[in-house]
Amino acid sequence: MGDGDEELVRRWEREQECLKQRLVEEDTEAWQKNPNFSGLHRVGGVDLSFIKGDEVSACAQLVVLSYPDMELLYECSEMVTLSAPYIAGFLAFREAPPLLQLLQRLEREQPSLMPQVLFVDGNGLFHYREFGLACHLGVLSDLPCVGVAKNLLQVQGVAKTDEHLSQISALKKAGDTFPLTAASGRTLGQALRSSNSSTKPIYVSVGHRISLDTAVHLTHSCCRYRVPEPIRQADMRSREYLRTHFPPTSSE
DNA sequence: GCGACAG
DNA sequence: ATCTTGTCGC
Repeated sequence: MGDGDEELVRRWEREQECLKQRLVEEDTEAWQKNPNFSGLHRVGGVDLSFIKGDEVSACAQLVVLSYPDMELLYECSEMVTLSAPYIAGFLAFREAPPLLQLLQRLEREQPSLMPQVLFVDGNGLFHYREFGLACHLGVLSDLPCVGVAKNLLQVQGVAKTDEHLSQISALKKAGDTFPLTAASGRTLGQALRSSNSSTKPIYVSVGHRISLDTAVHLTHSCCRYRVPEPIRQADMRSREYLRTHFPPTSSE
């Protein structure tokens, strides 16, 4: 981040504070309260992939999978030009606009395939100001959203301490969790061992219109591998798109 | 100078 | 995010 962005950051902080008023941190859907999520048929995933030396071009991806079978129902890849830089804590201002575009396009062209919940690559409530990308996207789309981060964000007193490492060691099987507790005492998310074959947990937090407990159990039920299938598919397909449409060149 | 820094 | 292939193991 260069300097002279302090003005921008202050504006973005105000925007997060404003959008946060509309955040819903509880279950709002009937399927969320049912035993095995009966009534849930479509889960979505979004992601962006980049070309090595290019800061502004990206492939935005939306996939919709069937639940619980995780079969592909819809997919859309689109090249986009990002208008904001990446600044830690403000990922949404860079990535949310193109992802919202994809959702609007789906709503226009295939409304019956709109996902009932969206998995987002990044944090939700587990964030500097408790309003990460998954919350931002959730509020603006009004879709239930779950935030899933692959790396621990060290904020609000949560850190990679010896205690944290020992908690990770204590995750013995898929589905095991431990809470991510802020210095304030509030639980901002859960570390989840998502598969038996991976020791490294993923970090789940509330995005919008879903409780943390529901978010964690749903995430677990969507994991064939470490990363929940909707995000994994979005990631793989957006990279595949770049490979075929923008093959690496020797120059540059 | 060193470590952090979602993606 | 991206830079990067093969390799060891189940």
